[in-house]
Amino acid sequence: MDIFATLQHEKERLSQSESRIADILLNDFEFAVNASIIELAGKADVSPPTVTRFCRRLGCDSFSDFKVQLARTAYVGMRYLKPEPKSQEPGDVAQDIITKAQNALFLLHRSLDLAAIEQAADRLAGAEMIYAFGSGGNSSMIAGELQNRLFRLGLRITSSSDHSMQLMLTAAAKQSDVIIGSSFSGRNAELVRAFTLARDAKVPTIALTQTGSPVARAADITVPVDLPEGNNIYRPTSTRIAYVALVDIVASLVAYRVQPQATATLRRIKQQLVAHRDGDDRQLLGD
Amino acid sequence: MDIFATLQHEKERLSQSESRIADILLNDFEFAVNASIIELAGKADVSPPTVTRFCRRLGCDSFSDFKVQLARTAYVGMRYLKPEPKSQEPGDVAQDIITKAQNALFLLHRSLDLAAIEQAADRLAGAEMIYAFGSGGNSSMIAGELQNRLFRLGLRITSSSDHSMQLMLTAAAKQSDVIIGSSFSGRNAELVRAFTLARDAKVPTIALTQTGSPVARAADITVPVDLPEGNNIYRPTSTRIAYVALVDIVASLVAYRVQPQATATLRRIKQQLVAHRDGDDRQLLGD
DNA sequence: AACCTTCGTGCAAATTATTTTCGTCTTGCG
DNA sequence: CGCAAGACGAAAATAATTTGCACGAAGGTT
Repeated sequence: MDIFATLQHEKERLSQSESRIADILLNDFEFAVNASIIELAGKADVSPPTVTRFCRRLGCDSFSDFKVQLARTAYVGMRYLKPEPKSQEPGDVAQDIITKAQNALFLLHRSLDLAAIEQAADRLAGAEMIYAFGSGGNSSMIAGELQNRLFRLGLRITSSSDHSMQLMLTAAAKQSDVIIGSSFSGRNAELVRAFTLARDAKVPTIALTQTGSPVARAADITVPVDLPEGNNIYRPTSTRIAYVALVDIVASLVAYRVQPQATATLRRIKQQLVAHRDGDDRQLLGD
Repeated sequence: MDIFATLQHEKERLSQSESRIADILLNDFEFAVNASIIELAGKADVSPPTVTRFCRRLGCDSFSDFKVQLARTAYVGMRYLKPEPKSQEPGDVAQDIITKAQNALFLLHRSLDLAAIEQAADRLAGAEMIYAFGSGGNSSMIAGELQNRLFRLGLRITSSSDHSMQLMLTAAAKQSDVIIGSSFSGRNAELVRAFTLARDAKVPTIALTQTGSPVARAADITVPVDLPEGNNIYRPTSTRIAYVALVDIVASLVAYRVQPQATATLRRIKQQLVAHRDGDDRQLLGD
């Protein structure tokens, strides 16, 4: 639990003096993170003990613990509390996107359902064949990424972003297979249809999607991704970044489960690449 | 300049006692960031004054300034300096991947060539047709993402991960078109060939790749991405995350350049989606 | 209305942390 | 061998932080 989340949470219950301290944190973070308790107390027009009590209320052991927590979350957690930097300058745009992306990762990490991820990894590692579904640009990229990560581990996998194909593939799937589908909105009706069909046929399904959404309800295992969306329509959603990271996490866990097989497969892929390129074997597994 | 960079830089010049302090920072960061000067001194088996001197040497004003700097850079900058966190537990794997991803973003941001990005955005915004090339799984995903982002802005774009197609598309491209190619390693010989062909035909080219690589040399504009790679072969590269973010940045800048057109296109796409789904218009532009 | 109780607050003392000063010890060099 | 430079810690000095306590205001109770 980070400090700004706690602050948001406690905001109403703060006393007058404490609110003044909170204001300084929010408005002049740079000052707050560098100030001593005396300076901070002075600026907020309260006594040092009040600052200490404020820190305790926010769940910190002491003022210095508080400062550490503050400095630590600030880099990632801060800018959600501030309004958009409105500029269209490349530097600002870049900073905005990077920050949003880091934030998305931060929030993903915080809300990760590890148990569900483990279950999903178990299923994937044990599947005889995997079908990765996703549509609409974003999720189709994720389906492709699943394939891109998992075939390297020696697993059998195909991906599809084509609704009709998804239905046909589902109809052809066996109970020893797994279908994994991604939907950012959770409202991809065709994916729901495929999952429902799979359920009838007892083919296990995994969804990467929003909690409580139709897609989540239709799947056997849901790995939830619940992130707030930005509202600048020109700025592509940073949720994609979180999904990519989630795919990495799932793929890594699957890798550990199929380790010997994976090592061999990766070695063959690497040899193939090195032979094919210029022999520099520091290069990545796949360009 | 963050504190770990300074530490790397000064490492040789540190005295014995100071190295012991540095070791603690690197190995038991959690301890270091929470400890008082006395505790830290005790653990390093040195006296508190030595710790103070150590902090000063690293460019901090005082011990507490040092702690803030530490906490602040740590969240993102830390783990590249340490060997892999050994565990295969889901929690550790997740944390490792998230941290690496955030790190990749951090490093990307730090090394961004804004001038090159602007040039690239200008070219893309002015192109009559865009060809996005990339192969090998990772870069093909990026090429797909470029298409996914840019078509929404009303631009004409196609992507290809097929080397033969890339050559044919290049041969068919006009001088008013733009070819944009991604290569993580910079050693994709076929992409170099396509770029060379494009140069002969005076079709402008943009590369997202490593500085100084063959691909970079073959392109008119290079948007450099120079990131260290992790070495755990089971863990997919976080560089992908950085590339996705870079695509976002480029796409956002392009969006501002074609704004009226983009707004109209986005509105049409959104209408299409809302009509097609369940009418919840909070949903994303594309699932 | 008088009286509690609770809570927020600051003051001052106590505690704790940090920095400075100063002297010793080591090491490298002429 | 002697000297200078630097590293280091002990102890003193200083600064920061926390604790204990008392006061006063707000709100509730008799």
